Amino acid sequence: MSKVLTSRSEDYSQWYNDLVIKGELADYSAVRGCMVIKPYGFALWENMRDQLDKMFKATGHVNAYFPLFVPKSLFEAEEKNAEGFAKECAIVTHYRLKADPNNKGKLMVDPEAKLEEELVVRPTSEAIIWNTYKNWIQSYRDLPILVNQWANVVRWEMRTRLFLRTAEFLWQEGHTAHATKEEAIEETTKMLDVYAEFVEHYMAVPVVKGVKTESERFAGAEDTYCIEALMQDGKALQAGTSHFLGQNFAKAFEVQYLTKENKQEYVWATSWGVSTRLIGALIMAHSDDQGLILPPRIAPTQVVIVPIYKGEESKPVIDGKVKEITQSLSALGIRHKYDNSDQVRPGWKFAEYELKGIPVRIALGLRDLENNVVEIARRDTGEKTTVSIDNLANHISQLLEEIQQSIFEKALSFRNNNIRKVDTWDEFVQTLDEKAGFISAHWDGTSETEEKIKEKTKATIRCIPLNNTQEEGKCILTGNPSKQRVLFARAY
RNA sequence: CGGGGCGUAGCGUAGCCCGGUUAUCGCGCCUGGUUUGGGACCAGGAGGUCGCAAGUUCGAAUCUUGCCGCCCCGACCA
Repeated sequence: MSKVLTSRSEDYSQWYNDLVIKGELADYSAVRGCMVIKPYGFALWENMRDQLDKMFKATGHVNAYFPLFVPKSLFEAEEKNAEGFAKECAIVTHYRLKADPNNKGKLMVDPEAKLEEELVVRPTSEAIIWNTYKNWIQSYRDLPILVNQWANVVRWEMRTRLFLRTAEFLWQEGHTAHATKEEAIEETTKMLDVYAEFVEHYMAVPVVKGVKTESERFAGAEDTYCIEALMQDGKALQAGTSHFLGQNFAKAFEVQYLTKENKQEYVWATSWGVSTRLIGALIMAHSDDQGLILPPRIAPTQVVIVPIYKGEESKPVIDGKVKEITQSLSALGIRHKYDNSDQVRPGWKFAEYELKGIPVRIALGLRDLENNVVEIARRDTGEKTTVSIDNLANHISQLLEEIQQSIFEKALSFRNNNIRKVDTWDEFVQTLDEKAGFISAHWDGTSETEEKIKEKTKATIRCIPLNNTQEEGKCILTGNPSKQRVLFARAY
């Protein structure tokens, strides 16, 4: 069988879909906008999830789980949050089906089973969680609360794309409660740093840390911090957000605590999340026309071994040698797979594992064994080398590190080469159309201007980078004075 | 919701304009054999509500009407 991928230059969107489907990460499902995450895709998510979970725990957080359903009255308590999500909510109105008298063998919603109060399927959990925190918090001694949950959420998006925007998606959402504003802000930026560290160090995707403008802010937040990544087609992707929620939810849900001085104060809040969308970022940041390229630190399989048999009698010889190799790989904790399936030939396996993005392939036949060597192929560069079997595991271990670095460096230089400083409107429009990427430009700071730029060019302000250089300039659209450049891009 | 495209075997498709025996081809699948250093070959075989419904007709994958679903582009969004 040949699995031909659409090339990036031919049709970028189709290339992306082909990678997801033919790389067996996910499938379309019978439910509009919802996907099936297949075992290979889920193994990738598990590696990402497990690493993030470790990092959350290392920063003092614990996991909990809250209900999928949010009573409408709770959902609407924080007005801005409710308003922001209202347009994309799935709502449960009934709790029973019955046989349809007019349509044999079919079921209908039982009109007598209408719920007293509708339940919103969570698009995010602030409401149900803050309603709960109300019961957990009385005193400053109860603070901080540092809770994370791994969950699914539903947002009824008009247009969906595999991993990037599905109606149901998996994510984690951290929800913390603090005694002071300073502590909450510190938490917000700390978790942003955790995200940036994870995405860069493990996913090998460089990010820009920044703050969202008012119009791009999370509904109900005082400030939204974000990490923004650049995809190979020059479009930006929001890879994670961390929100400083101020006292908005505490006030909406009447969550107060007693200070040491016996005074009632509202609690300060944060929330932060990353989702399965990260998998989309990973795919679009690194992969090529041959398939996925996965960074070793999160690849489900880091090394695949393909035997080249020559006649029946070669099988036990090669299998025996491979057993030694796999033992030495296991000893170093390297995730590996030996594919000695007789169903397909080596060439087929080579192509298949390239499509799957396995970082390193080892091939060996009798010819190699005579010389005590194997052939090693790197997925990221396609480079093949012949190396000695002695000390192979150590060599592989180093190679995996090198690949991890190399993938990151490549993405980093692509990203850096695609941040362009622009000072005039004409140049801005031209750059967007010809080169895409991030554009660093002056903006007068108003939502009106931001909106006009979006209308005219489809470019949005991705973020105001943290620790941004302050410099005098003129807004590219209005010419009004500006104190700093912000990052624009067309985005997913 | 607007614009475009598509729905025929597990997947990809021909046939449709111009209605006519048994619906085309490739991949995959099953059986047997030969193979294995970049997506093997030979022989035999199985597999179909032609998206759904109604209509026109002696006869519908093909014509008409309605409906449903999916993908892409846009508005919306992590």
